[in-house]
Amino acid sequence: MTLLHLDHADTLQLPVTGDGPFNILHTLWKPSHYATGLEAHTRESSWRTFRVGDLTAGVRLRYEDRTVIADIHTDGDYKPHHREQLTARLIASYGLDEDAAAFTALAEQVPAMREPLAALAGMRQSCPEDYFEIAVIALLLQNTTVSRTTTMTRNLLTHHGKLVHFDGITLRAWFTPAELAAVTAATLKEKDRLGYRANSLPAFAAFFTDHTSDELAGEDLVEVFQEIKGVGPYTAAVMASHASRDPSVFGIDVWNRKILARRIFDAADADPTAITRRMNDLFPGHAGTAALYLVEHEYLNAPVAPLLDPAGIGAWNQALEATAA
DNA sequence: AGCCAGGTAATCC
DNA sequence: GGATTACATGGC
Repeated sequence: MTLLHLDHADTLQLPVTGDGPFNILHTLWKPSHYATGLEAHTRESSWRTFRVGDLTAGVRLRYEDRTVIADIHTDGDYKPHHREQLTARLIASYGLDEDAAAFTALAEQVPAMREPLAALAGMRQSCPEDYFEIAVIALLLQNTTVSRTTTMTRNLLTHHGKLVHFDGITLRAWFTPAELAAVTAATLKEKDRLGYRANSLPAFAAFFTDHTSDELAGEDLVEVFQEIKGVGPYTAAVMASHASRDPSVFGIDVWNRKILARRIFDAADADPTAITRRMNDLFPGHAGTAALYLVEHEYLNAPVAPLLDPAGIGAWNQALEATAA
Protein backbone atom coordinates (compact mmCIF):
# COMPACT_ATOMS: atom_id res chain seq x y z
CA MET A 1 0.00 0.00 0.00
CA THR A 2 1.31 3.41 -0.91
CA LEU A 3 1.04 6.56 1.16
CA LEU A 4 -1.24 9.00 -0.61
CA HIS A 5 -0.58 12.69 -0.04
CA LEU A 6 -3.65 14.92 0.09
CA ASP A 7 -3.51 18.63 -0.70
CA HIS A 8 -5.48 21.39 0.95
CA ALA A 9 -8.51 22.15 -1.20
CA ASP A 10 -11.05 24.02 0.90
CA THR A 11 -12.02 25.39 4.29
CA LEU A 12 -15.61 25.01 5.45
CA GLN A 13 -17.17 27.06 8.21
CA LEU A 14 -19.94 24.96 9.76
CA PRO A 15 -22.01 26.77 12.36
CA VAL A 16 -23.61 24.73 15.11
CA THR A 17 -27.26 25.59 14.54
CA GLY A 18 -29.02 23.21 16.94
CA ASP A 19 -30.41 24.39 20.25
CA GLY A 20 -28.87 23.54 23.59
CA PRO A 21 -25.30 23.04 24.75
CA PHE A 22 -22.63 21.78 22.36
CA ASN A 23 -19.64 19.71 23.45
CA ILE A 24 -17.09 19.65 20.65
CA LEU A 25 -14.53 17.33 22.28
CA HIS A 26 -16.94 14.50 23.00
CA THR A 27 -18.92 14.99 19.84
CA LEU A 28 -15.80 14.39 17.75
CA TRP A 29 -14.08 11.89 20.07
CA LYS A 30 -15.89 9.04 21.80
CA PRO A 31 -14.01 7.48 24.74
CA SER A 32 -15.65 4.08 24.07
CA HIS A 33 -14.66 3.83 20.40
CA TYR A 34 -11.96 1.35 19.50
CA ALA A 35 -8.92 2.37 17.45
CA THR A 36 -9.41 2.19 13.69
CA GLY A 37 -6.71 4.53 12.35
CA LEU A 38 -9.48 6.37 10.48
CA GLU A 39 -9.35 9.28 12.91
CA ALA A 40 -7.06 10.93 15.42
CA HIS A 41 -7.84 13.38 18.19
CA THR A 42 -5.99 15.86 20.34
CA ARG A 43 -7.72 18.21 22.75
CA GLU A 44 -7.56 21.01 20.17
CA SER A 45 -7.98 19.26 16.81
CA SER A 46 -9.41 16.17 15.22
CA TRP A 47 -8.48 14.54 11.93
CA ARG A 48 -10.70 12.17 9.99
CA THR A 49 -10.88 10.66 6.51
CA PHE A 50 -13.98 10.38 4.33
CA ARG A 51 -14.75 8.63 1.07
CA VAL A 52 -17.21 10.77 -0.84
CA GLY A 53 -18.02 9.34 -4.23
CA ASP A 54 -14.77 9.20 -6.19
CA LEU A 55 -13.02 11.48 -3.73
CA THR A 56 -10.75 10.61 -0.81
CA ALA A 57 -10.78 13.47 1.67
CA GLY A 58 -8.76 14.19 4.80
CA VAL A 59 -10.40 16.66 7.15
CA ARG A 60 -8.98 18.54 10.10
CA LEU A 61 -11.65 19.81 12.47
CA ARG A 62 -11.37 22.64 14.97
CA TYR A 63 -13.92 24.66 16.87
CA GLU A 64 -14.34 28.31 17.75
CA ASP A 65 -17.25 30.66 18.31
CA ARG A 66 -19.87 27.92 17.98
CA THR A 67 -18.50 27.07 14.54
CA VAL A 68 -16.72 23.93 13.35
CA ILE A 69 -13.88 24.81 10.98
CA ALA A 70 -13.13 21.99 8.56
CA ASP A 71 -9.96 22.07 6.50
CA ILE A 72 -10.46 19.77 3.52
CA HIS A 73 -7.59 17.95 1.82
CA THR A 74 -8.14 15.83 -1.29
CA ASP A 75 -6.38 13.60 -3.78
CA GLY A 76 -7.84 14.92 -6.99
CA ASP A 77 -10.17 17.30 -8.73
CA TYR A 78 -12.18 19.11 -6.09
CA LYS A 79 -15.47 20.28 -7.54
CA PRO A 80 -18.39 22.30 -6.19
CA HIS A 81 -20.50 19.16 -5.73
CA HIS A 82 -17.75 17.72 -3.52
CA ARG A 83 -17.99 20.81 -1.34
CA GLU A 84 -21.76 20.34 -1.08
CA GLN A 85 -21.47 16.63 -0.28
CA LEU A 86 -18.78 17.14 2.33
CA THR A 87 -20.66 19.99 3.97
CA ALA A 88 -23.78 17.87 4.28
CA ARG A 89 -21.78 14.85 5.42
CA LEU A 90 -19.96 16.74 8.16
CA ILE A 91 -23.08 18.45 9.48
CA ALA A 92 -24.91 15.12 9.61
CA SER A 93 -21.96 13.08 10.96
CA TYR A 94 -21.65 15.22 14.05
CA GLY A 95 -25.24 16.44 14.40
CA LEU A 96 -24.31 20.11 14.07
CA ASP A 97 -27.92 20.97 13.26
CA GLU A 98 -29.49 18.78 15.94
CA ASP A 99 -31.09 20.07 19.12
CA ALA A 100 -29.76 18.84 22.44
CA ALA A 101 -32.36 20.69 24.50
CA ALA A 102 -35.10 18.04 24.50
CA PHE A 103 -32.81 15.23 25.62
CA THR A 104 -31.10 17.42 28.20
CA ALA A 105 -34.46 18.35 29.74
CA LEU A 106 -35.47 14.67 29.97
CA ALA A 107 -32.08 13.62 31.33
CA GLU A 108 -32.13 16.21 34.09
CA GLN A 109 -35.09 14.38 35.62
CA VAL A 110 -33.27 11.04 35.89
CA PRO A 111 -30.82 10.47 38.76
CA ALA A 112 -28.75 7.90 36.84
CA MET A 113 -28.06 10.56 34.21
CA ARG A 114 -26.80 13.21 36.63
CA GLU A 115 -23.08 12.51 36.32
CA PRO A 116 -23.05 11.63 32.62
CA LEU A 117 -24.86 14.85 31.88
CA ALA A 118 -22.52 16.91 34.05
CA ALA A 119 -19.51 15.46 32.21
CA LEU A 120 -20.85 15.24 28.66
CA ALA A 121 -23.72 17.72 28.20
CA GLY A 122 -23.90 18.90 24.61
CA MET A 123 -22.32 15.74 23.17
CA ARG A 124 -23.93 14.60 19.91
CA GLN A 125 -23.88 11.16 18.36
CA SER A 126 -20.85 10.90 16.08
CA CYS A 127 -20.98 8.82 12.93
CA PRO A 128 -18.56 9.87 10.21
CA GLU A 129 -19.24 6.46 8.67
CA ASP A 130 -21.84 6.08 5.95
CA TYR A 131 -24.33 3.17 5.97
CA PHE A 132 -21.91 0.73 4.40
CA GLU A 133 -19.03 1.67 6.66
CA ILE A 134 -21.04 1.51 9.88
CA ALA A 135 -22.46 -1.84 8.78
CA VAL A 136 -18.93 -3.17 8.39
CA ILE A 137 -18.01 -1.89 11.86
CA ALA A 138 -21.09 -3.52 13.39
CA LEU A 139 -20.37 -6.77 11.56
CA LEU A 140 -16.84 -6.82 12.94
CA LEU A 141 -18.23 -6.31 16.46
CA GLN A 142 -20.58 -9.30 16.27
CA ASN A 143 -19.90 -12.02 18.81
CA THR A 144 -16.22 -11.34 19.31
CA THR A 145 -13.81 -9.40 21.48
CA VAL A 146 -12.90 -5.80 20.74
CA SER A 147 -9.30 -6.90 20.46
CA ARG A 148 -10.20 -9.18 17.57
CA THR A 149 -12.51 -6.53 16.09
CA THR A 150 -9.56 -4.14 16.09
CA THR A 151 -7.36 -6.70 14.34
CA MET A 152 -9.97 -7.46 11.67
CA THR A 153 -10.57 -3.75 11.06
CA ARG A 154 -6.84 -3.14 10.69
CA ASN A 155 -6.50 -6.08 8.30
CA LEU A 156 -9.37 -4.90 6.09
CA LEU A 157 -8.25 -1.27 5.97
CA THR A 158 -4.60 -2.16 5.42
CA HIS A 159 -5.31 -4.67 2.67
CA HIS A 160 -8.22 -3.01 0.88
CA GLY A 161 -8.39 0.62 2.04
CA LYS A 162 -6.02 3.53 1.70
CA LEU A 163 -3.30 5.21 3.70
CA VAL A 164 -3.21 8.99 3.42
CA HIS A 165 -1.14 11.87 4.76
CA PHE A 166 -2.35 15.45 5.18
CA ASP A 167 -1.89 18.35 7.59
CA GLY A 168 0.94 16.49 9.30
CA ILE A 169 -1.12 13.40 10.17
CA THR A 170 -1.25 9.93 8.63
CA LEU A 171 -4.57 8.07 8.65
CA ARG A 172 -6.26 5.10 7.09
CA ALA A 173 -9.24 5.59 4.77
CA TRP A 174 -12.14 3.27 3.97
CA PHE A 175 -12.59 1.20 0.84
CA THR A 176 -15.78 1.81 -1.11
CA PRO A 177 -18.41 -0.95 -1.55
CA ALA A 178 -17.33 -1.34 -5.19
CA GLU A 179 -13.69 -1.70 -4.18
CA LEU A 180 -14.56 -4.34 -1.58
CA ALA A 181 -16.81 -6.18 -4.04
CA ALA A 182 -13.65 -7.12 -5.93
CA VAL A 183 -12.32 -9.05 -2.91
CA THR A 184 -13.19 -12.76 -2.65
CA ALA A 185 -14.60 -14.45 0.45
CA ALA A 186 -11.51 -16.68 0.51
CA THR A 187 -9.25 -13.63 0.79
CA LEU A 188 -11.43 -12.13 3.52
CA LYS A 189 -11.18 -15.36 5.47
CA GLU A 190 -7.55 -16.31 4.96
CA LYS A 191 -5.80 -12.97 4.62
CA ASP A 192 -8.05 -10.73 6.70
CA ARG A 193 -8.88 -13.41 9.33
CA LEU A 194 -12.60 -12.62 9.31
CA GLY A 195 -13.77 -16.14 10.10
CA TYR A 196 -17.44 -16.72 9.25
CA ARG A 197 -17.88 -13.00 8.61
CA ALA A 198 -15.99 -13.54 5.37
CA ASN A 199 -19.21 -14.98 3.99
CA SER A 200 -21.44 -12.03 4.89
CA LEU A 201 -19.17 -9.13 4.01
CA PRO A 202 -19.48 -9.67 0.23
CA ALA A 203 -23.26 -9.36 0.64
CA PHE A 204 -22.73 -5.99 2.32
CA ALA A 205 -20.49 -4.80 -0.51
CA ALA A 206 -22.99 -5.97 -3.12
CA PHE A 207 -25.96 -4.33 -1.39
CA PHE A 208 -24.27 -0.96 -1.06
CA THR A 209 -22.80 -1.08 -4.54
CA ASP A 210 -26.38 -1.39 -5.78
CA HIS A 211 -28.06 0.96 -3.29
CA THR A 212 -26.67 4.43 -2.59
CA SER A 213 -27.27 6.16 0.74
CA ASP A 214 -29.42 8.73 -1.02
CA GLU A 215 -31.92 6.28 -2.42
CA LEU A 216 -32.19 4.54 0.97
CA ALA A 217 -33.25 7.73 2.72
CA GLY A 218 -36.88 7.53 3.79
CA GLU A 219 -37.06 3.73 3.84
CA ASP A 220 -37.74 1.83 7.04
CA LEU A 221 -34.07 1.05 7.24
CA VAL A 222 -34.16 -1.20 10.30
CA GLU A 223 -36.35 -3.54 8.22
CA VAL A 224 -34.62 -3.02 4.87
CA PHE A 225 -31.12 -3.60 6.21
CA GLN A 226 -32.10 -6.92 7.76
CA GLU A 227 -32.67 -8.25 4.27
CA ILE A 228 -28.88 -8.26 3.95
CA LYS A 229 -27.51 -11.61 5.02
CA GLY A 230 -25.49 -11.09 8.19
CA VAL A 231 -27.51 -8.10 9.34
CA GLY A 232 -29.75 -8.88 12.30
CA PRO A 233 -31.51 -6.69 14.87
CA TYR A 234 -28.28 -5.50 16.46
CA THR A 235 -26.45 -4.44 13.30
CA ALA A 236 -29.60 -2.83 11.86
CA ALA A 237 -30.12 -0.88 15.10
CA VAL A 238 -26.51 0.33 15.06
CA MET A 239 -27.04 1.54 11.50
CA ALA A 240 -30.28 3.30 12.46
CA SER A 241 -28.96 4.90 15.65
CA HIS A 242 -25.64 5.95 14.13
CA ALA A 243 -25.90 6.53 10.38
CA SER A 244 -29.62 7.38 10.39
CA ARG A 245 -29.19 9.25 13.68
CA ASP A 246 -32.46 8.02 15.13
CA PRO A 247 -32.25 9.20 18.77
CA SER A 248 -34.82 6.65 19.95
CA VAL A 249 -32.87 3.56 18.84
CA PHE A 250 -29.89 1.71 20.27
CA GLY A 251 -28.38 -1.63 19.34
CA ILE A 252 -28.22 -3.80 22.43
CA ASP A 253 -25.38 -6.26 22.84
CA VAL A 254 -23.76 -8.10 25.75
CA TRP A 255 -21.41 -5.14 26.24
CA ASN A 256 -23.82 -2.23 26.66
CA ARG A 257 -26.40 -4.57 28.19
CA LYS A 258 -24.19 -4.93 31.26
CA ILE A 259 -23.34 -1.22 31.39
CA LEU A 260 -26.99 -0.20 31.12
CA ALA A 261 -28.11 -2.86 33.63
CA ARG A 262 -25.71 -1.42 36.16
CA ARG A 263 -26.65 2.17 35.52
CA ILE A 264 -30.43 1.86 35.45
CA PHE A 265 -31.07 -1.29 37.54
CA ASP A 266 -27.98 -1.34 39.76
CA ALA A 267 -27.57 -4.97 38.65
CA ALA A 268 -24.67 -6.82 37.05
CA ASP A 269 -26.86 -7.86 34.11
CA ALA A 270 -30.46 -7.74 32.98
CA ASP A 271 -32.82 -9.00 30.32
CA PRO A 272 -32.47 -7.00 27.06
CA THR A 273 -36.21 -6.44 26.71
CA ALA A 274 -36.42 -5.14 30.30
CA ILE A 275 -33.53 -2.75 29.61
CA THR A 276 -35.11 -1.51 26.40
CA ARG A 277 -38.48 -1.00 28.09
CA ARG A 278 -36.93 0.88 31.00
CA MET A 279 -34.82 3.09 28.74
CA ASN A 280 -37.88 3.95 26.65
CA ASP A 281 -39.89 4.75 29.80
CA LEU A 282 -37.18 6.99 31.23
CA PHE A 283 -36.24 8.72 27.97
CA PRO A 284 -39.20 8.55 25.58
CA GLY A 285 -37.96 9.23 22.06
CA HIS A 286 -34.37 9.58 23.28
CA ALA A 287 -33.39 6.16 24.59
CA GLY A 288 -30.58 5.91 22.04
CA THR A 289 -29.09 9.23 23.09
CA ALA A 290 -29.41 8.23 26.74
CA ALA A 291 -27.61 4.94 26.08
CA LEU A 292 -24.87 6.88 24.29
CA TYR A 293 -24.36 9.12 27.32
CA LEU A 294 -24.30 6.24 29.79
CA VAL A 295 -21.82 4.23 27.75
CA GLU A 296 -19.47 7.11 26.99
CA HIS A 297 -19.50 8.18 30.63
CA GLU A 298 -18.52 4.65 31.58
CA TYR A 299 -15.34 5.02 29.49
CA LEU A 300 -14.56 8.66 30.16
CA ASN A 301 -11.84 7.98 32.71
CA ALA A 302 -10.41 4.96 30.88
CA PRO A 303 -10.82 5.63 27.15
CA VAL A 304 -10.36 2.73 24.74
CA ALA A 305 -8.36 4.94 22.35
CA PRO A 306 -7.05 7.89 24.40
CA LEU A 307 -6.57 11.42 23.16
CA LEU A 308 -3.26 12.02 21.44
CA ASP A 309 -0.67 14.35 22.88
CA PRO A 310 0.48 16.64 20.02
CA ALA A 311 4.04 15.47 20.72
CA GLY A 312 2.93 11.90 19.97
CA ILE A 313 1.81 12.53 16.40
CA GLY A 314 5.20 11.56 14.96
CA ALA A 315 5.03 8.15 16.60
CA TRP A 316 1.40 7.77 15.49
CA ASN A 317 2.40 8.46 11.88
CA GLN A 318 5.32 6.04 12.00
CA ALA A 319 3.17 3.25 13.39
CA LEU A 320 0.65 3.59 10.57
CA GLU A 321 3.25 4.08 7.85
CA ALA A 322 5.07 0.93 8.96
CA THR A 323 2.05 -1.01 7.66
CA ALA A 324 2.48 0.59 4.24
CA ALA A 325 5.84 -0.91 3.37
C1' DA B 1 -8.78 -27.26 27.73
C1' DG B 2 -12.74 -24.83 27.67
C1' DC B 3 -15.32 -20.74 27.66
C1' DC B 4 -16.55 -16.46 26.10
C1' DA B 5 -16.51 -12.29 23.09
C1' DG B 6 -20.07 -5.18 21.68
C1' DG B 7 -24.75 -11.68 16.95
C1' DT B 8 -27.01 -14.14 13.17
C1' DA B 9 -29.33 -17.73 10.60
C1' DA B 10 -30.91 -22.27 10.38
C1' DT B 11 -33.36 -25.71 12.46
C1' DC B 12 -35.90 -27.63 15.71
C1' DC B 13 -40.61 -28.25 18.12
C1' DG C 1 -43.17 -18.18 17.94
C1' DG C 2 -39.59 -19.30 21.30
C1' DA C 3 -35.57 -22.24 22.38
C1' DT C 4 -31.22 -24.32 20.70
C1' DT C 5 -27.07 -24.63 18.05
C1' DA C 6 -23.23 -23.93 14.66
C1' DC C 7 -20.48 -20.53 13.09
C1' DA C 8 -14.30 -18.74 13.04
C1' DT C 9 -11.06 -16.96 15.74
C1' DG C 10 -8.14 -15.56 19.53
C1' DG C 11 -7.38 -14.33 24.35
C1' DC C 12 -7.41 -15.59 28.99
